[in-house]
Amino acid sequence: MVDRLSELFGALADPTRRAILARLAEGEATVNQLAEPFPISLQAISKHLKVLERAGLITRGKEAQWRPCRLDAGPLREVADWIADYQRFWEQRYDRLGDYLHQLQRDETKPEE
Amino acid sequence: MVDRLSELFGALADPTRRAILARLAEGEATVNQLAEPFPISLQAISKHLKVLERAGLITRGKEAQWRPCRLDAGPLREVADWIADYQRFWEQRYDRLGDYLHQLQRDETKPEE
DNA sequence: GGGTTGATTAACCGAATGGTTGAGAAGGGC
DNA sequence: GCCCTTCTCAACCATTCGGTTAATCAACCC
Repeated sequence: MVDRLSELFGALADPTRRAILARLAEGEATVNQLAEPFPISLQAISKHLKVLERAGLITRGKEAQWRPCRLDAGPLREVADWIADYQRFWEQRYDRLGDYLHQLQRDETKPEE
Repeated sequence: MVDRLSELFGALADPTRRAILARLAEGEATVNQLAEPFPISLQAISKHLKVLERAGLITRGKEAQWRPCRLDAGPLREVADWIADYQRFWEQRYDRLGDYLHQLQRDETKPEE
């Protein structure tokens, strides 16, 4: 996993990590809070967080013995940019792209896994 | 890699595979044509193609002894949908989303790795 | 049929992944 | 100081991944 985009796609290629991002979209959370919904060990979550951190998708603070995580969606823009190059291949008319995304935006769906 | 989205992200998490998609965005190609730019064996390319096919990102035909590959960007829409849920986190104003993507569209950049 | 070209399959290899358990660091609360 | 909580680090394990080489299949050409 040498390049930026591969690191990003790789970080997103795991349902647990995407679920963590979805949780963080609702606000900051500690490692224990993030781990709570999952049937795996805290240490495994810790590893997932390290992957997300390396990809720049989260940032971690330090508050007493807690390590609060925050979502950083910035890098997702790089992914969106890459995908945008292919939109004309799934949209019948190139200029319908805007409409499509405007509609998505109107739906105002909350991020979730 | 059990779920659809993980399969898609996983397929995209490799520079060789993304380069193959970029090449196919220019039109159909045989396995040998796809393999030509890369310093790796034909068999390795064959494996990458199988991954892309399982993810539904390419389809393969059969013409005499050639196995022409075609891009199928459809599944990328699922990825775009997932990402769209996070756009408000990197866009200052939610309703600027359309503008941003309209601009991308105006740039009309060709897909490339 | 025999040879060549295009592509896949199979077996193998080293490194990375996703998980585990166990130990330990760091920071309150008392 | 002592204990408890939170979290990370280290070692290990099984599986997957990305690559290799060798063998094989399938279709064409002569």
